[in-house]
Amino acid sequence: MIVKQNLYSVKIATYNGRMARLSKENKATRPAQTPKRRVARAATVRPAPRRRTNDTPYHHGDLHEALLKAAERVLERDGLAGLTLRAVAREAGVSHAAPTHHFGDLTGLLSELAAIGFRQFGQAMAAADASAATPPEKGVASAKAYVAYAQAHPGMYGLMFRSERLDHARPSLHEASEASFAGLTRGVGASRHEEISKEQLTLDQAAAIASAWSLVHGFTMLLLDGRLKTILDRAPEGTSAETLLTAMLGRSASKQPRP
Amino acid sequence: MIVKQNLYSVKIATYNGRMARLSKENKATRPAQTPKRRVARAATVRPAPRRRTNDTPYHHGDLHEALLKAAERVLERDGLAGLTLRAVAREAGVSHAAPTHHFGDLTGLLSELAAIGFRQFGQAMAAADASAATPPEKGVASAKAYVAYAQAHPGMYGLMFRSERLDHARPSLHEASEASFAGLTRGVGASRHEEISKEQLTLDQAAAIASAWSLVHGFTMLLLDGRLKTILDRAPEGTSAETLLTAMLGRSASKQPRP
DNA sequence: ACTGATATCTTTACGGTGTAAAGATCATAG
DNA sequence: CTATGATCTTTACACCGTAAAGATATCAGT
Repeated sequence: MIVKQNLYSVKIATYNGRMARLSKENKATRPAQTPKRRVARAATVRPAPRRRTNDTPYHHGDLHEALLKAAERVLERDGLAGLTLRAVAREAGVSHAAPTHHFGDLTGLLSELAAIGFRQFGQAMAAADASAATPPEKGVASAKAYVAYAQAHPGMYGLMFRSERLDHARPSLHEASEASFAGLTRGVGASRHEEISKEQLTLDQAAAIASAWSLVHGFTMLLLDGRLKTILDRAPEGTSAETLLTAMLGRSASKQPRP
Repeated sequence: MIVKQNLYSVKIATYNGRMARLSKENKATRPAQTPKRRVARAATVRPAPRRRTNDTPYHHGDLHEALLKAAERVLERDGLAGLTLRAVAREAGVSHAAPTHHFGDLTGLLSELAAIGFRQFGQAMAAADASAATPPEKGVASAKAYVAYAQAHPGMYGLMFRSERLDHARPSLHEASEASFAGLTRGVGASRHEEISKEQLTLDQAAAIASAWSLVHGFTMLLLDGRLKTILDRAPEGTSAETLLTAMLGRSASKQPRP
């Protein structure tokens, strides 16, 4: 932390003109420029301002995408608490206000990043579903993939389900989140050996879906928060989170639809 | 928000000396004083500095407790995002650095407040448990009390289970949290018609406890985040969160211990 | 009863954050 | 070749947590 602050101080100290960033990456894409402003078109070097002619619009070349990638790196490196607008801008090598023009505010950036997470998340669960043969196996595999994704990407999972600064009304986030939810619904329907309508649910179907989601989501949250240690410590020797989850799923599996 | 900023500006503007706070409460406990510093023991008014002789120590009279009460008000009024050290200090009518001497830092204050929440939470569940007759009814009542507490105190529940700035190693928080967990364990044991040891759990017992906790915790989180609306909207007409929860509990209830 | 020590609270200061507003730069349309 | 608008930077402000120093009140020891 102190190192970080010192680094930042150095950056500030050497940041008199412009283009004196510290980020080792993302610098080759923009040429160095003289600090002087109003020399107009004099004989300054001006090294070929990257004419791309196509699909990479203006100054930076898709800063929108670069910011999202930077945000993902920051999230994995520094966690949810370190995921700030200014940190992302630093990581991308632009001024701290640049993200504003692409995402509006912090909520915008976080929501777009969470949408990416939901897409990854949905794909992981779909892959697990496809890799299993029978419906009950598919359900167990999907549930394990759910927890595995959260364990592999705790920062992203926290952003998706813990952050209070998401705007679920944003189309991209809403769509991605609904898609992963639809996968869950489909899995529950398959394990019940019935088709589940998109518009109407019976109470028992709704309860089955909500139970599956609540169980796996609650388990994941408690696990990531370290709150299951109390249980794991008292379980038989060598009980891991996965064996516990397997036992839990065994208890609640093979629920048939009720009349 | 603008109103709040204006209020704060006004406070700063009129805050030349001291004791010119805006908080309408918590002022009568401390007498007004002249801004002058070094007049020593002159003939200033000095209105009876509240000699209590007992159990209310120094200047303020248990500022520790007053800060916790202020924090609870702020949390209920402004939510988790508004629960800052400085906001709590303002609410209590003291300088922004005063809480430091009682709680160390923000984590300390939040952890102590969360401990209070866990005690309330545990009491609510214990009361529900006591109000029901048979073991399965006790389990359902406890689960409903769990969700009801979270709905009645969403800010506190978020602090307890969502905040990343809690120190669960703090004795008061650890103890309160463990106590509410013990209540859960006891309820699960009762509904299984067996005694659950404090030190050792079978895998099936661990799975039963983890399932119950995960189910109700996941349901609560999804409900508070508004994510269950997708399900409730497609459920039969008039399905509320409580009816959905009841249906869920009916599906997973009456689990007997397995060999 | 005085005086020093100590706990309590306030002031001041600093670096961090999000965000608004204005200035500078650049690609493109006309 | 200029005007326009998009993109990015600079500057500014309010707020945050926290550290450090100053002021004040209580208490202990003589």
